[in-house]
Amino acid sequence: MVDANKDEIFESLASMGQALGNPHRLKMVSLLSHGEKTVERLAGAIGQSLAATSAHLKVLRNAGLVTAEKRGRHVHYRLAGDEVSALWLALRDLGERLRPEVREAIGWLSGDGDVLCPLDEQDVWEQVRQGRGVLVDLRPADEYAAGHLPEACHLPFEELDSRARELPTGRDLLVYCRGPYCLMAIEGVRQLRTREYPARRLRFSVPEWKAAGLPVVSS
Amino acid sequence: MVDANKDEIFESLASMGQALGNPHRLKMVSLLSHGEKTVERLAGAIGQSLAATSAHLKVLRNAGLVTAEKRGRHVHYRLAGDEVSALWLALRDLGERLRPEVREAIGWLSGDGDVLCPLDEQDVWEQVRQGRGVLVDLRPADEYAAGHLPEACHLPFEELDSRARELPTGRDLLVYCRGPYCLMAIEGVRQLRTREYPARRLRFSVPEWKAAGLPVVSS
DNA sequence: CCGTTACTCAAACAATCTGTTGACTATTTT
DNA sequence: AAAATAGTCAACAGATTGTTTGAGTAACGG
Repeated sequence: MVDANKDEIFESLASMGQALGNPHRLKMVSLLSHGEKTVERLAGAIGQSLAATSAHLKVLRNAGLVTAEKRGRHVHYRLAGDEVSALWLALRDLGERLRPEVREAIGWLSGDGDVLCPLDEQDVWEQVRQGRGVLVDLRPADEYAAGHLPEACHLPFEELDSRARELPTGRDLLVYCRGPYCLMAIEGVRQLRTREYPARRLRFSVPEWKAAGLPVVSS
Repeated sequence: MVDANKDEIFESLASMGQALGNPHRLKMVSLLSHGEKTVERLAGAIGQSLAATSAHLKVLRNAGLVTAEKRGRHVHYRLAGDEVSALWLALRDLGERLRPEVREAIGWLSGDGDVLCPLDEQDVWEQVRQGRGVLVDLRPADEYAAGHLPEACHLPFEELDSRARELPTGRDLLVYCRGPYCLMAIEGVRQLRTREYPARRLRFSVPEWKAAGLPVVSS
C-alpha cells in the first residue's frame, strides 16, 4: 500500500513534535539556540541529573533536532540547524499569541523593576548602524563567542558588579541576554539602573535576530 | 519564586508541542488547515473511532491549537489561527529537511506516474496573472469554498471521471489538492495525463500559498 | 414524544514516558 | 597502572497516553 508511506511521514513528523513536547527538552533547545553545550552544562541548566538529561538528549537526537560530537571526554550537543531554532521560536510565538497563561506568566516575570525596550529587530539594527545606543550582551563568554549582535559589548552577568564601569557612557544601553524570558536580562537591567545607567532590556536575543535575517558576528 | 513562572511558560509551550506529537493529531491539523471540519469527518479521514477522535481533539483544544463550535447537532472544529497552520508547515518542512526517511517516503509516494511541477508559489502566481497555465483544485467542495487559489477551476477528485471534459483546453493544467503528500493529487494528475491533458502536479496547496503571503479567494 | 444522530465522558487496560539508581565505557589525569 | 571525569545504558517504579467499550446528552426528525 502507498498509504503506508504516508502514515510513515506523519509518524516521523510526530516524533519531532513529541520531542518538543517536554518542558525540559524545550528549555534545552532554547539553550542550544545560543550555541553548543555539553551534557553536563545542560543538566545544570535544566536542573536534572546527568542520566535524565542524557535520556532527553537521546530523544532530541532520534528526532533529528540535535547532533552530538565527542571531543575529549565531553560530548557537545548542538542544534541540527538554524531551522530548528526557527521552529522553537515559532512555537514560542504561537504560545504567546494563543495561550493567556503564557502572556500572564511573562507579565509576572517582568514584575516592576523591568524596563523593556519596545523596539523590534529592524529598529534596533537602525539604531546600531547610526551609532545611537550601545548593545550589551550579558550571556556567558562561549555564547557571546558563538554569535552576538554586531558591535555588542560583552559584559557577562556574573561580572556585572565588577566590570560595569567599563561600559561606554553617554549613550542608551540596549541590554539583551537569552531572550524574552531570561531572568538575567531583567535582573541585569535592574542592577544597571540602580547605578544610574540608562539601560533598557531588549525583548529578543541572537536567535530572533538571526531569524529576522540580520547579520550575526561570531568571534 | 519568579522561576516558577518561567517553568510554567515552558510547561505550557510543551503542551503545545505534545499536541503535535501524535500522527493522528498532526493529520487532523493538516486537514483543518484546509477549512473547518466536523468530528465525524475527521474521524473518517484519520481512520479512527469517533470517541478516539474526540479525545484527540480535546488534546488539541486544551493546547489552544483548535477551537470548537456547535452548530445544529454537529461540532465544527477549526484551527485557532493561521499561525497554527504556519507552525504545522514549519514542522513539516523541517522534517523534510532533516529526516531522510521522510524524503524517502515522499519519493515512494510519488512513484513513477507522478509529474511534479517544480515552480514555487511566486512563480505560479506570475503564471496565473499572465494567463499562462490554468489552476485546477481537486479538493472537496467545502474546502474549495473555504479558500482556493485565485482563478482556480474546481474539479473535485470524485467527479474527475465525469467532468474532466469541462476543463479548459490549450493551456497547461497546474493541479493541486491538499499538499505535497496528497495521494489524490498524484492520482488525479495520472488520470488526466492518460486522457492526454497536459497536467502537472503542484507541490503546494492553499495553506502554503497563504503562508507565502499570496491572496486566497474564498467563496 | 420517541428514536436517531453526533458527539462527549468515564472506566479500564496496554503501551509509552520520566526520573532514579547502579553498572559500564571511554578518555584523561596522576 | 590506578583514579577520576563525562557520559551512556539497563532496569525499575510511577505517571501519562491512546484506544475501546458502554453510558450519557444535546439537537433534530418524524
